Amino acid sequence: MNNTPDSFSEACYELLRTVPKGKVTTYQELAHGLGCRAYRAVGLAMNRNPYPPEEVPCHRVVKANGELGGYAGEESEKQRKLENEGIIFDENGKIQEFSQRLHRFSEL
DNA sequence: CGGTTGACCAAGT
DNA sequence: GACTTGGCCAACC
Repeated sequence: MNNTPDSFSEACYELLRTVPKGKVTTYQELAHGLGCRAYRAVGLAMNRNPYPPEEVPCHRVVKANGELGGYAGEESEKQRKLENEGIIFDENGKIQEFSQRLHRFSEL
C-alpha cells in the first residue's frame, strides 16, 4: 500500500474507491474505516467531490439506515446509478438486502 | 484562529 | 410513526 492520504477527505476517496461494483457503503462505515467517527466530514468531502464518479463512486455511499442519502446533483440520478450497478430499491426508497449489499472494510 | 455548517447517526419525545 | 435534540469531527468563512 503506497498511499499516503494527505487529508481526511483524500482518505475517504481512497477507501471509497475500494468499494466493488454492485455494493454500497455508508458514511459511518467509511469514517469507521478511517479510524474516526467523522461521518459528517465524509459527507462534506463528498459534497465537495473534487474527483469524478469514474474515480470515486460517490453514488455508492448511502446512509447507515439503508436510505439513499444525499447527492451533489439529483438524488434520483444517484438511485438510478445504483440500480444500474445492481442495487435494488423498494417503494420506500430503501435498499433491499441492505446489510447484504453493504461493503465493509477489512483490515487484513 | 473561533464559530458555524454539514450528502450523518442515534436516542429521546 | 414522525419530529426534536444532542453529538461527532473535519472543512469552511
